Amino acid sequence: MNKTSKISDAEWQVMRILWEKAPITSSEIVEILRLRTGWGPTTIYTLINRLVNKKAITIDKGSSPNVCRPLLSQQGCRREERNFFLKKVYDGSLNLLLMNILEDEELSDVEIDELKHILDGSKNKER
Amino acid sequence: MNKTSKISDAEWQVMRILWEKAPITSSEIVEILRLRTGWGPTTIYTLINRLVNKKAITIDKGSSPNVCRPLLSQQGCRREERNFFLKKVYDGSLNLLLMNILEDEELSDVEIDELKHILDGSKNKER
DNA sequence: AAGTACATTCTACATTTGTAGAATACGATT
DNA sequence: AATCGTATTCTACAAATGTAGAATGTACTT
Repeated sequence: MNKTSKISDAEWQVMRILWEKAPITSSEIVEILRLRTGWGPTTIYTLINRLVNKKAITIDKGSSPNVCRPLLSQQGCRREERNFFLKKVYDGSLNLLLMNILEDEELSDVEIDELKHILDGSKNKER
Repeated sequence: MNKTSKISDAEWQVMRILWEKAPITSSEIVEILRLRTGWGPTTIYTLINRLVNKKAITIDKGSSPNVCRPLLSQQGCRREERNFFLKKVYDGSLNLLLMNILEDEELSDVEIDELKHILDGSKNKER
């Protein structure tokens, strides 16, 4: 019954900081997000708490500025979110997504080559 | 002040049908989604109405099974959603997204070549 | 005209989300 | 111990979302 409750958009902001800087104190998170988004401190504490409830992070209470760290991996959350998005918007078609990006964004040849290079890097990875 | 209100996940299901089959009657939408998702008819009508309020679709009242059609393009909505997702989850980095997909999914060489081919198709499109 | 079945709207309600004020707790300072 | 500023929790609240029952409208069939 592990109904992995979804991480909301605002909560993602918190997670991103956690993944980048954990272990990090709540107050530091508050400070970073305050600057980055303009949210009030309590707003940010609320988000932090909700993430604790969702079991996405833990807080070591004990030392005063509490220390937080993620319980869910960025990799995993990204994957989850990506698959959800891909299914919802592109019916799961990666090809379609890519075509669409190419149509909409003006990628330079250099950028396109970068992408191709990334693709090359992953051929024949398995036996 | 055009605060383009976001299309919710459930509403996307409706939009998808609209984009694929418009003009289409509400009852047909109801029927398709009822089968596809198991939602009750009123649930689906609610979604349809919310989309009308969001100015995402219109309904020609007049004929009894009303006829609906989208007001927003699939292309545009996809773009919006994609950019939002990309920013939120990948800090806007397409390269990172692609690398991540390759790490997580086991794409066959054929699939990878397809992607490369899509990329090739879009080089030198502009002068 | 009445009946019946389908179509549509209204109303409702629990959750989740964004947002934050009020209250309290903790630690350093007088 | 009293004080003050920082840290944290509690409480709150409106809007959005998922979900649908009740009520009403419409059109075809007796």
